[in-house]
Amino acid sequence: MRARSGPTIADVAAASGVGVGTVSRVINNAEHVRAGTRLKVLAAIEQLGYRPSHLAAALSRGRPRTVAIVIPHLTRPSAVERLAGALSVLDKHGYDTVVCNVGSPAQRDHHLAALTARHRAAGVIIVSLPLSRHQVAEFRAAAIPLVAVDVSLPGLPHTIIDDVAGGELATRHLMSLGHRRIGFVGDKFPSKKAPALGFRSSDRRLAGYQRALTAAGLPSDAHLVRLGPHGPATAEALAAQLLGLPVPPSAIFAASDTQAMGVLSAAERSGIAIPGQLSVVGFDDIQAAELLGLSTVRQPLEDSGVMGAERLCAIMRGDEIRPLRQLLPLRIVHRRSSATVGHRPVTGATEQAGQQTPTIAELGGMPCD
Amino acid sequence: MRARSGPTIADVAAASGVGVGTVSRVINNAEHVRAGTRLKVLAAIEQLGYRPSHLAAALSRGRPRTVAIVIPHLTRPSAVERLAGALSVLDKHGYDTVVCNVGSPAQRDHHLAALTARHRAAGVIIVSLPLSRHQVAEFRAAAIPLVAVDVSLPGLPHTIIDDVAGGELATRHLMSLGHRRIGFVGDKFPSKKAPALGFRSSDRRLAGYQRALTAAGLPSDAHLVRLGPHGPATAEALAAQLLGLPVPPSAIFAASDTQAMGVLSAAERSGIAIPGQLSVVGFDDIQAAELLGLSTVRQPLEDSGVMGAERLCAIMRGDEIRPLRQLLPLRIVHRRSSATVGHRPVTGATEQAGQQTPTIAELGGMPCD
DNA sequence: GTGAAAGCGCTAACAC
DNA sequence: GTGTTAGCGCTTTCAC
Repeated sequence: MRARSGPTIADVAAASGVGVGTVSRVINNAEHVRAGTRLKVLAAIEQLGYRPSHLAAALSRGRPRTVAIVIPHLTRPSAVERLAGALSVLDKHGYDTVVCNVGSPAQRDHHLAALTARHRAAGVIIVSLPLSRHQVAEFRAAAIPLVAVDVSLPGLPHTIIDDVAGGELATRHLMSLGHRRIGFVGDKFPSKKAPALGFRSSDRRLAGYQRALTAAGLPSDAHLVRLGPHGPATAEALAAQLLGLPVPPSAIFAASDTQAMGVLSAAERSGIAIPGQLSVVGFDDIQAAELLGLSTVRQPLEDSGVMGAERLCAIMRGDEIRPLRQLLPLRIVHRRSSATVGHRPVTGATEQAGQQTPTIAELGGMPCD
Repeated sequence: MRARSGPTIADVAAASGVGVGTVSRVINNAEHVRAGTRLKVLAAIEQLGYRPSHLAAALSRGRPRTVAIVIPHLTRPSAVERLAGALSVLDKHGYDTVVCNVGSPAQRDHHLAALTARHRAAGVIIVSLPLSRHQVAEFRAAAIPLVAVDVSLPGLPHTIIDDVAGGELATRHLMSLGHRRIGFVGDKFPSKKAPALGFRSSDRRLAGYQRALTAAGLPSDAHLVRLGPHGPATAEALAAQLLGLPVPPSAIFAASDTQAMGVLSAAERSGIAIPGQLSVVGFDDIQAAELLGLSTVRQPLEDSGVMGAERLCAIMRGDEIRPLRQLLPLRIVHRRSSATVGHRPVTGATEQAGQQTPTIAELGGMPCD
């Protein structure tokens, strides 16, 4: 019917004088095969240059050795790190990983719908995206294991951090350095015109910021909170607003490192010294943070991918996941961008040394449910 | 035998009172189906909640609708941008994309070998990785379309840039600003202990740098060339060496933006003003470059992924690709990090305005073969 | 136009 | 232990 593209299991069977069943067993390292037989088969495989067909195996088995990872804004540093973490373990377990990058709700829904089709994926990792009850139900109906990373999915395994606590951590760090007037730069809930993917991290971090302020008896000045679409350019503009205030903040907490970079940039533009005149704290600890000497709340990005993937593998293996909620630890990494109010800069080797010993405050890490 | 997981084409056929062949035609939008019949079938599909099985279709067709992209160091900004570009077009064409991140030669060989197995991928995009003649032959033997991005693959379609010309571009830019003592920070050919993936970009950019220097009648001082393992930390150290020289360079060209960031960082540590005392030019124009005001040689990263993917799709569609070599354009983006020798800084709005009008020098863009 | 039937290459029962 | 066989769900001739 079609041109055959290579030797099949039948050819191997014929060549080695055994049945296809035996060849299959050898391929899959199943037991109940005599050593001699195995060798014969292996020789035939080698000689014929036989390569098993994933497709046929998967169809026959009823389930592909493929998992999908649905991840928004792939090019953001935090997303890639998560992806890389997941890929490394999926790889190790022999899964093919198809990556679905989503940049809009439409794209998200498209991918999600496609993934519940038959034989599409043996499991799915969903990153940062809140799913509707209906979407979750589709996966359940299709019996496709689903785990979430960086987003809470009730009833399903999810690996997350406590964003509120993170916001508190950052704010308390700043307050411990003597800052009393602390600005916040974060994401704004977008308009209907640009419907978003439902990220809540920034909001939660803001909540933590406010909580910490309140707990310390500090007023939370609405003027000090600036929100806008995610991205360094916006963050830069927002920070510029903050710095232009009659009484500007002495510190700014940005909801992400990317945004913190915008803040740094704004300060540089305005000739404001970091950390002399302004302390900045970010969130995530992406790779650029270290390079820029950015103080930040570190979350284990790569690990989140690793954990999510490992849990998915466990489920696909048939294991039960308990507890469903896995909380990853957060900690402050104190670098050059934050210092005590009115800090006088030190240059050269001294500062370098200082940077080598970041102050660290731990939090979380305890799984709970 | 196995628990059936949902309605099949046969169920749809039965429900709509037609044969499976007809259903198949409907699913694939094939012709020769009466409109009425089509509607009936569509109704049955809807009613049964039928989802076609990719696996079965692929097996039957002899070729999956899956392509693989093999890409080293996924977490590097340049790699992600390429990946994102490729994903967007593959997605649009309805392909699943499995991503193979490679961090070592062993991993590379592992993935490459796996991909030549039967029914594994309908096509492969290989990014930045030089392939051995043998590896290429394997793909050819397996009749798996292969295209390269950011690496030249003789006899196969490849989308690349002219790294030598890029190196020249950067160097000439610096020279045009009056710089005569220009340092270079790039990748060193790693030792056997840490066998690398064979990237040659840094070397070629260095060659361009030397060529430009020579063409301008400037001596190329070996002390001004510093090489080390890729990464900002190393670059920072190398730049520090350069800055510590008895007669330090007035400008540094880094083989990548990531390394340029290390250079910037080193300058900041040493209290050296950018661009007052030191001009810096990078390569790639990753997203962070704009934010940092880093002058750089821009290469179309995302586009390279787009182009590679489009060419792969074309081949899978049966088209011929001519010419094989596709050269993407390069251009200098002049930002704050480079200026004339002895430049006096301007602050505030003035500088902001200046940054809005980067000088641009074009090069390449013409396909050739 | 449409139906029937033969694969695609493999896994998994089941018999021996 | 090993061979045989019946699917897995679809595409694609080939008759009608």
